Amino acid sequence: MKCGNTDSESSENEELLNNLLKMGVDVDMAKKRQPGVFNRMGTKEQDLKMFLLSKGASKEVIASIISRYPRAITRTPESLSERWDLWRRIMTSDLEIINILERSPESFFRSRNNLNLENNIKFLYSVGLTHKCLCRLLTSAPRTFSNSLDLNKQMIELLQEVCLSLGHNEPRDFVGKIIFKNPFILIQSTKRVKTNIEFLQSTFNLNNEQLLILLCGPGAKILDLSNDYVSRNYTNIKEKLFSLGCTEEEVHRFILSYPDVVFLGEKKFNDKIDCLIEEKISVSQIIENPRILDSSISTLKSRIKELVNAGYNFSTSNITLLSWSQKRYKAKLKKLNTEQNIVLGN
DNA sequence: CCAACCGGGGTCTGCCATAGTA
DNA sequence: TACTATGGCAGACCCCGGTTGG
Repeated sequence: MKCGNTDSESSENEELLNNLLKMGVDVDMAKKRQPGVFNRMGTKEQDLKMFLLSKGASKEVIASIISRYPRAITRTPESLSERWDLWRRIMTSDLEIINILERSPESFFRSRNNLNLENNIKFLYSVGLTHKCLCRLLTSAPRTFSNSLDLNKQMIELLQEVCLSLGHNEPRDFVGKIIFKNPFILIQSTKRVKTNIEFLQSTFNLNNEQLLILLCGPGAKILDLSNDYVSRNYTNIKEKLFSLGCTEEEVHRFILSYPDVVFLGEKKFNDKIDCLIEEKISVSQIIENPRILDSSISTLKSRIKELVNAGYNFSTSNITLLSWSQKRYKAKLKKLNTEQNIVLGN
């Protein structure tokens, strides 16, 4: 026991521990995460439990929430209720909110500043985002709403500046598009987003218009990646393709036609390429049909095997069916097998 | 009918560091 | 000075199908 604890303090703490254990909370985990909560007087675990039960959360979900974000039990019922109502301005049901809390308790409970939350909502509307977009933001990146208003402003301003500096004079449009494409952008640091934009700009020698299209289109998502990860993956892609005889220009064209490739970690990218090359698919076929890299390695492998069995020749036939949807692919495979049987006279 | 083109959907938390505060 | 509020970080794709053009 700590020095200086009075009897009432230690009994209070005892009561808290008992309450939490009764609720099924993983106390060890909780203590490890936020030890300070366990030294406090007047925690409100019962109120929190009643509150969440009234919103339709199960006991298990409540226990899991407290285990992962113990500070939740320091919030007052009034504050919780107010915060909930603000979230309900965006979401249409309590259940949707419960689902978010279950996924990410921290995003709801980390701040008790409801005025800031309200201001965030107003601000996001004021920059031209639609209700549907806010809904998407709260579902996908709930932390956005716990950011300080100032932090959100900084990111929006960055995006607006980028837009204007690229000669597009409708920043509302641009901001709406980029956030809709990438609802996670407001939970990234401006440093990260800025560095990634600069990376795209300097690496691919794009003109303003091309960069704008990339940023609010296929490239929007890669702004979230850590700067290190982007440059490591880019370097790896370049080196791997160089080793297979590609020119820098080809590599650039390839990445721009399929920016998602930057998501692939070094090993995964190399493994995918190797598994295609092993099957006598040429690099040029790969870079001309980048979407085949959408498929997982196991899908690629099983499809290649099935197609070879069906007499499919990759060096003379198209390879895009490697990334077709299951349904379309199966239909195609069935047809190929039937044709082969006819040829073989079966 | 067939495949190319293209966009969309899901998904992103849990931890650490630190300035601020009571 | 213990605790809180907040910022920032690492991490790491795959699949589906509507529309369009031949």
